Amino acid sequence: MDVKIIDVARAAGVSTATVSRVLNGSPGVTPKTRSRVEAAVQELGYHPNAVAKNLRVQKTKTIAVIVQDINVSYFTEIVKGIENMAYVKHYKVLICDSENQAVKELEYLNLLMNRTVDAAILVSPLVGDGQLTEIAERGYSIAVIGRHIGHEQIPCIYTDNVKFSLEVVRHLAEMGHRDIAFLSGFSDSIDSYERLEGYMKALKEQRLPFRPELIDSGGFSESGGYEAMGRLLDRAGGALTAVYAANDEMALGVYKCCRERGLRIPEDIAVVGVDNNRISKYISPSLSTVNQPKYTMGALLVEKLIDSMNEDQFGDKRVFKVDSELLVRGSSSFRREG
Amino acid sequence: MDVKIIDVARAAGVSTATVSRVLNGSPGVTPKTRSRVEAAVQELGYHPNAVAKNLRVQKTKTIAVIVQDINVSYFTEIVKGIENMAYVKHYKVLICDSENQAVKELEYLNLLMNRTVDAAILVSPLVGDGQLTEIAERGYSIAVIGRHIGHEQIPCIYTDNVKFSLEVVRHLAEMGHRDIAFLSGFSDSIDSYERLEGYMKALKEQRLPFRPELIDSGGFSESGGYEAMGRLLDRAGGALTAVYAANDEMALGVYKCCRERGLRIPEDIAVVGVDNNRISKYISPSLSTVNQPKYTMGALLVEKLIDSMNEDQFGDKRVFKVDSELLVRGSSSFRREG
DNA sequence: CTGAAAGCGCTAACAA
DNA sequence: TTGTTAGCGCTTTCAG
Repeated sequence: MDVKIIDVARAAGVSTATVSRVLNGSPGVTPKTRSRVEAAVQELGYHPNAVAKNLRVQKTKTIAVIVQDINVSYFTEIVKGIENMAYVKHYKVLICDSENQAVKELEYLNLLMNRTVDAAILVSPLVGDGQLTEIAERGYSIAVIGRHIGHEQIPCIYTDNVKFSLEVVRHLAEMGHRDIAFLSGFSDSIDSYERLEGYMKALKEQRLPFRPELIDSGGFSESGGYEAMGRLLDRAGGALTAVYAANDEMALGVYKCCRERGLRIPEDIAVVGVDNNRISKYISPSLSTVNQPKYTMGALLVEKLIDSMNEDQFGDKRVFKVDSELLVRGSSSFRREG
Repeated sequence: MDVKIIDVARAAGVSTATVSRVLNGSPGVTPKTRSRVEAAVQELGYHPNAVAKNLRVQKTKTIAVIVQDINVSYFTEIVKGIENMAYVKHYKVLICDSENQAVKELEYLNLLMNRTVDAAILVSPLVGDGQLTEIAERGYSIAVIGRHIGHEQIPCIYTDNVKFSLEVVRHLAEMGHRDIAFLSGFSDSIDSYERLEGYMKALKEQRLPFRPELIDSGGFSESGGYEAMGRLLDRAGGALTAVYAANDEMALGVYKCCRERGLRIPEDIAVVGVDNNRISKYISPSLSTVNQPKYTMGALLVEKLIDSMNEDQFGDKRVFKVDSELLVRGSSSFRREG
C-alpha cells in the first residue's frame, strides 16, 4: 500500500491531522504549511486511500443504479444522465443489471445495507411499493425513476402515463380510427396499468366502445409484441385498424407481425409506441412514439438525491412529474376515411 | 451504524473472530457454534459493513469500466457482458462514461490509485498505450477491450480489424465494385488504422488501384459520416460505387447523404458498416455490417481478469483475439455488372 | 494554527 | 476450536 498519510506528514514535518486538513480543504491552515504539505504530496505521489476515508466518514459517495436491462436504450439514457450528473457532483455509480428479476433487484439493494453505496436508484423497478417503502423506512436512501411511489421518503420522477396515453389515443381517433388496440407490457406493471387507464379514458372521451378483445400484453419485448399482435388480429378479425403499444420494442414486434400478414403500416394498421427508441426513427415507416426526457430525468433525480443527502433534507420537493411529447411519424400518419 | 459484529458476538456468546469466521465460511468452527452465530445474525438483522472489510482486506471486489459513451450499443453490450459475469463472480462494476475525452479516462483511472476499485477495464480507450503501460507497471490492474496493447501485464481482447476489413472489401469487390471508399473513424485511432490497413491489403489483393481521394474520416459519428460522405462524393464524382464505413453510425450518415442526393442503396451505392448496431437490421435497406461478439468479449475478459486477481497469476493467456463475422444484408446485395 | 490520539468495523495472526 | 488484539488508513475531536 505504498505511501500513506503518515509518510506525507513526516515529509512535510507536520501531523497527519494537518495533512488531512489540507487534503480536504479544511479551514485553519497557514498558506505556508498548506503549500509544504502540497509539495510533499506531489513529491511522494500520494493518493489518499478512499476506502479508509469512507470507513471513517461513513459514506462512499457511491450510488447504485438498478435497471432491468443495460442494453435497452430507455435505461441507458437514464443511466447516462445519472452518471454524468454524478460525475460533476463527485459521486460514483455502480451499475446493476437486474435482468428483469425482482430477486436480483432485492439482492442489489443489499449494497445499501452493507454500506457499499449511500443510495440506490431504481429505474422502473419490479419489486413492489411495499418492499421499497419498508427499506426506506429503515433509513436507507432510495429513489425511483419511472414510477410514482406514494411515500414521503422516496423521491421519484416520472411521466404522466395517463396523460400521454390519452393524447396517443386521441391522435389515433382524430386520424379516423375507431378500433384501437392496446398492447400492455406486463399486466401487473404500474406503467402498463396507467397507460391502460389513459387508453380507457380516451375511449370514453372519444365515445368509442371499449372492447376487451382489443387488449393484450407482450411483456415489453419485441417477441412478446409480435405474438400479442398475432392474437389480437386473430381475435379482432378485420375490426382493428390501430394499435397503441406500451413501448417501442413491442411496436417493433407489431411491425413484424403486420409484415408477415401482409398488412401495410400505416394504411391498414396504424402503430404508436412509447419510449422513442433510436430505432423508431430509422425503421420504415418511422414509428410514432412518445418521447420522455430520459437523460434529464436521470440527471435531475440524482442531483436532487445527492443534494438531499448532503444537506440532510430534501430541498423543495421530492416528487417530479415531467412532460412527455407525442412524436407523430409515418406509422400513424395515414388518415382513415369515416 | 446500527448493529455490528461485536453485537452479534455478544448475542451469540462468542468472540468477533468467531463471528467473522462463520461469516466468511472459514474452516474450524463447530457446527454448533456456527448455528448459534447464524441465529444471532438472523435475529439482529446484521449486515457486515463492506467498507470496513474492504479496508481490512485491502480490496473492494469492484471493477471500473470506462467507456466512451454509455448510450452506444457497442459499449453497453460489452458492459452488460462484464456486469453479468462480475455478478456471478461477486464483483461490482462502477460505470464510467468518458464522453470521448481522454482526460476523463485518466481521471477515472484515479479510482485505481485511491483504491476505490481493484481493477479497471478500458473499452476502446482514447489514452495512448504509453500511459496505460505506465500505469500497469506501477502495479495497477488494467485490461483493455477492443484494442491490443503489446504489454505483458495488460490483458486484452479484440477482433482482428485487418482480417474482417479484408473480408468486407473482398465482398464488395466480388459484388462488382471497383471504386470503394473507406470512411475511417478518427484517423489516429488504432481501430481506424487497422481497418484502413485491411482495406489497402484487400485493394492490392483484388488488384484495385488505391485512390487517396476515396479515403475520409467521420469521427465514428452519424453526422461525421454524413459530412464525410458528402466530401467523398464531391471529390469522386461518379467514380464511387461502394463505401466501407468503420462503424455503423457513420454508415447511417452515409444513408442520409445518399438519400439527400438521390442515390439509391444498394443500386447506386453499396454500404457496409461495422458493429452490428441494432438499427442496422431495422433500417431499410438493412445494413451489411461486421458483427463482433461484444457480450462475450466483456464477459470473457472480466472473468479472466477476476481469476487472475485471485490466483495471483493469469491462467493460460492474457491476450484474446476473437472472430467476427460479416453479415451481408440489403445494403450491399446488389451485384454490379462489370 | 497545529498535534495527539481515539476510533470507524472488520480480519487474521497469534495464543490459549 | 475459540479468543485476544493489533492494525487496515483515514478524520476529527479535544488540547495545547
